[in-house]
Amino acid sequence: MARSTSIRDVAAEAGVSITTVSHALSGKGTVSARTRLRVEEAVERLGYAPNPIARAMRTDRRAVLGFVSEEIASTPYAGKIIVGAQAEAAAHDHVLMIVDIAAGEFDDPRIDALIQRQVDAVVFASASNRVIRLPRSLDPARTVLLDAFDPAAPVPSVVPDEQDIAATAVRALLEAGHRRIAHLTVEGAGPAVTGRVEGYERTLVQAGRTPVVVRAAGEVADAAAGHRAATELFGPTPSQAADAHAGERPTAVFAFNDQMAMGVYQVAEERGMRIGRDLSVVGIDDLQIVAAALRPGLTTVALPHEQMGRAAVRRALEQTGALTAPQAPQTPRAGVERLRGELVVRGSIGPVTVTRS
Amino acid sequence: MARSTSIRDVAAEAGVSITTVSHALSGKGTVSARTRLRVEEAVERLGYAPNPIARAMRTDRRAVLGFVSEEIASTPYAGKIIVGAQAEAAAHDHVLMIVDIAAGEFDDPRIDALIQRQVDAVVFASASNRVIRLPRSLDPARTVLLDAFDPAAPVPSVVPDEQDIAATAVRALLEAGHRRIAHLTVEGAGPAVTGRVEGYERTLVQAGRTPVVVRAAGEVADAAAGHRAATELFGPTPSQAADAHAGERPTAVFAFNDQMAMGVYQVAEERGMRIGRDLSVVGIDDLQIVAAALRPGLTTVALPHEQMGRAAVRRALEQTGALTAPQAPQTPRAGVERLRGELVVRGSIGPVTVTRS
DNA sequence: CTGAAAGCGCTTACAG
DNA sequence: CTGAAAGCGCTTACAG
Repeated sequence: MARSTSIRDVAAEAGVSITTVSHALSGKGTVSARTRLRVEEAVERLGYAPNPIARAMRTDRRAVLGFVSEEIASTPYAGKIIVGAQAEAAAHDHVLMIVDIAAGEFDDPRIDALIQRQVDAVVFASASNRVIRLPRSLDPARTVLLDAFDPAAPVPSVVPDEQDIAATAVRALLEAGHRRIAHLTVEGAGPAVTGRVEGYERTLVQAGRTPVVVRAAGEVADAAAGHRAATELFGPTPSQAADAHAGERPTAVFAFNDQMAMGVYQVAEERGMRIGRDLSVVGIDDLQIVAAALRPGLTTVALPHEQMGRAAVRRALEQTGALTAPQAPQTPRAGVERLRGELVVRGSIGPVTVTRS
Repeated sequence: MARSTSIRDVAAEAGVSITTVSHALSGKGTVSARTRLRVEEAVERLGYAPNPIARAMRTDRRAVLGFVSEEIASTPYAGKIIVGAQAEAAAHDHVLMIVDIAAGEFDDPRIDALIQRQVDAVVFASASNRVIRLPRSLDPARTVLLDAFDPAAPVPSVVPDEQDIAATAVRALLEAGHRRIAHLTVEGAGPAVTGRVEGYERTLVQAGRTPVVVRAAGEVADAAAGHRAATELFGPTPSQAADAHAGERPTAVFAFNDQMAMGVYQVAEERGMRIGRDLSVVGIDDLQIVAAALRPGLTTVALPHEQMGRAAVRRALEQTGALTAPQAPQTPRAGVERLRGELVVRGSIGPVTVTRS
């Protein structure tokens, strides 16, 4: 942070002009091997590093990406997304500038402040996969959406492949021998809820089974919602459910996410059903604090948060020209990139034990 | 992000020199009321905003603070800290530049990249309150530690007031009438573990009670640790504990954090103890995903994460001169600022029901 | 292969 | 009160 050496000092030290120093360092002009060596030695001796501000001033490139996150505080995965984004940016000599906005506050003036030539492009990260309208202040050609999609704007999106992720969860249950598999979710028509329901139904139908979807009232997919949905699924009272309907009730539950799965655990406990034995459960998210803490541990599909962060930054870098699009030259710049998840096996899926049907 | 209007355009529009525009806008020089008005009108018409890069170039101030976070991905509270830091920075027209480093990787080259005149000062946030050595690349006069303390460097620290926070938790139990209150924690000599034990012991002794501290093996304070500690506390087997020792066993438990409290819930369930009735529990953190999901909800002491973020940024701004220290002129610049927590009441504390002693 | 010069958009002595 | 000029540290045509 102290005033450091400038290109002028290096030039003097090496006995050349600043133009030559710049050429030698950037590799842009032509410089003789001898000269280049002397410049490099001078740089080394002086511990010189170019001033990014001055460079930005000249080139109009800041090597800074904006990262607008909605409700980062209440999003447990935000950390991983940021780590990924940040690592990918660093790999290309960029840094991230973060602005957190309240849910839905797309007109936050700080977004404008960010845009004000402070950043080369911005990644706009939604708190959960859903359809949004791009904030007015953001230029579609300089923005990528993360965990969000705007059908009305030509802007690239990076989202989880909800259908495939649901299919991965359901397959884990099918492969363990389960045939009666229910899906517990919430109300709402967002891509996450809808995509997972579709992935669940398709996979089950392909396996020749009948889907059973129970939606908890409300759109908040937390433990309480899981508790409500599971209570509805297993019928009015604990004892009745365990006895009368034992032969018909699902032997496995695919929960919308790990938090809802936690609610399923609670209902199971209330009714004396042992998870992994009397009832198998799979979630989505791999939310450590829940999935690893539950007893038995929750088998779940990890969402590719870190990769999502990386992918979004890569798209943003392509927009600024700092990174050229890979392989396919005609990759749709405004397309949707869907990322798959991975099954994390813990102890909540067991073989089918109650088989009376 | 498009090339916007410059001070030159404003000058032309207003019919004055760029010097006058600069003076009118910064309020530094003297400008007649009429001229100022014309400049302001021109600014308005053109939608002009000064280029921060050019300004930084001239003034050597970037209005950017670095935020180095350790393991932000695995720290559930990181989001709130960042929100606070970010909001405070924004209130003073600064933005945050975030770099996430792996646990203990203080020599990460990206820290240097950050320092390289990209930021005016940096907030270094540890993943948990502990004693560290300031990374070599950070200047103590331009750094503030968050959730960390370096006894060897003259650098300001912002940390939770562990003792007071523990006292708040214990008092909630005492006020509900509990007399036999155990503290469940882990091994380790960090400020969090030590401070909470001290706060617990002091408060209990003041109330004329005997402290009982159970330390789970290991230093990781998760649900499994809580399970181990609670198992140890309540004795070898479920039935024995419930029967034989009912009159001596603690009626309440103060857990090191919410995750350990979750382990206590699990043990209680295994032994048929109802939380809030047979056993009262209080945690620390107010980790939503756990505290609100548990049944009954966990009463806990919320750590002032957002305020910690704000306080740290305020100290950093004082270092850069962008903010002058409040009240006391001789506030120790390198002092430790301790922030208190707040009790969040849910349903895990009830009156004492078993009172045989 | 090398270097003098212009210029990015501001701020700040300094002169009028 | 107002403005011409220097300069922050680079990069990039352009000339030699």
